[in-house]
Amino acid sequence: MPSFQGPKGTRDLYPLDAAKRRFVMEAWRSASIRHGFEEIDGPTFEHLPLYTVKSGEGIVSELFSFKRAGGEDDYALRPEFTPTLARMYAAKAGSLPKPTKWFMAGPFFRAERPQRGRLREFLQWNVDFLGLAGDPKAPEEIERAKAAADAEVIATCVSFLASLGLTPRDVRIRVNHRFALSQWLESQGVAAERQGDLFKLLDQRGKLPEGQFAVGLAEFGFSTQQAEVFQKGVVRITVDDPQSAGDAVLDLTLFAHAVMPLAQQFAQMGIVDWIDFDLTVVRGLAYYTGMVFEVHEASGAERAIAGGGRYDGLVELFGGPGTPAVGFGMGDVVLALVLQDRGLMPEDARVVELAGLRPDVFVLSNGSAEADAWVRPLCARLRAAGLHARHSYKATKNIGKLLKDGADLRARFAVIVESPESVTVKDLKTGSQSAVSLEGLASHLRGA
RNA sequence: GUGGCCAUAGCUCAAUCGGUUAGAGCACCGGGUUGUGAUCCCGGGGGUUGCGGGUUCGAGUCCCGUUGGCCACCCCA
Repeated sequence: MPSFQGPKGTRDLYPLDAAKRRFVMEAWRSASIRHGFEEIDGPTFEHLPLYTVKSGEGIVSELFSFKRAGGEDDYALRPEFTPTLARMYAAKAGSLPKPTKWFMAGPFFRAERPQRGRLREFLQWNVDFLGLAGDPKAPEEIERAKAAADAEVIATCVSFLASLGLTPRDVRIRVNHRFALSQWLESQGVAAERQGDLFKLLDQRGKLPEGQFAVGLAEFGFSTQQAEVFQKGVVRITVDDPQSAGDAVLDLTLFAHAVMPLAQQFAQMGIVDWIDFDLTVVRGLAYYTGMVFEVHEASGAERAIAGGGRYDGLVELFGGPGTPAVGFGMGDVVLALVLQDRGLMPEDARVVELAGLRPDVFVLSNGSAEADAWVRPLCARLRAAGLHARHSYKATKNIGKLLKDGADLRARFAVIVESPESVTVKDLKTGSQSAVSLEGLASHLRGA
């Protein structure tokens, strides 16, 4: 046992782990890029006040914060990206296009007690859509543009999930709308100042003991039957017929009308199969101003895979111009649990391939002294020609063992050196082999 | 921050009621069967039983602390 253990809640990534991380990062990147988002990044630590501005002093206990030895300034490792994003956007807002579509993926740090699906250092993918297309003025146009941006962001998320082989049967996008919910609650007699407490209650659904949820709702004037509708959560909204939304005991028509632009956008993007409208998704953050959503494993077994929503006031909070914005973050920890559970995390051999780690050629000697001396120079030549060439570091002259080494590395070809003039190329997939001249070796390996 | 369970080789595990030198498989390294990919045979390196204290003639085993892991609560940006 080593004398040192890694810090709590961190992970050591050995080659296959690193390959898997790369696989996830690449899937995040390519989904973002094909949806037209541009990659950015910021510092992994910021001035501490950047985080307390948005979340209050209470956040500090959840952060890794520090002062430089002898220094005065407080810093904190980034626990999320949104403040950095808002800061970066605010700094150049005047020269940025409308809309600005940015994404990033990188490490984040939170000083929380680790548990299932949560570590102290993790990767997070952030996708944000700032500003609106077409500089709309009329309220209906603004709403439509917001709904379009909301749907575009969610569609990017769906596109990623699908690219890994997940389906609407595996994961659900639970969508709600803070503003529409507020309006509707008001119509049900829940005054605005009481809604914060109700949101908290809705958020706790599922964690509360049997019956407690209904008891809590009763305090807001909802009947037992109505509580059952909340318990189920999901609201069906048919695009052509808003009146269809709701239930005999809970008239959600007003809510459905408010959410209709979103539902239409989801239909246009072809992602309705993934979406559930869910009254109980409120998200803890006070700064969400419109659509909010979470991605969950379909049975609800794990904590949220991703979460986000619209935060139209945030850029302004960080000193920029008032800018409508919508975005989400997705961590790698819960995602990995879900992928593993569904058998969708690539096998070791496959991840080596997906991460682009397969050697083109594995060079070995037939055992003669002359051939032994040529293995390394030949590798050097092949590498100079741009090929991924490897050789064994073992002392054995057993060709069978050496070939197994090459096969274990998933090399495409083995080259058996007989002499400086003569080599045999073996295709490790088909098993066929042939003599190839030294001059043509590199192009043979590249082309074949 | 609170609580429960756990910690033996790189991995999976074993070691009677507290009793002698802590074992096995796999993996890794080497040798052989004298040139072809999950063969077979032989050999090897690896451990202060997470760490620190205590009880005892004697501790992997019991007690306390500590670090880390898992799980739940709090929180979840």
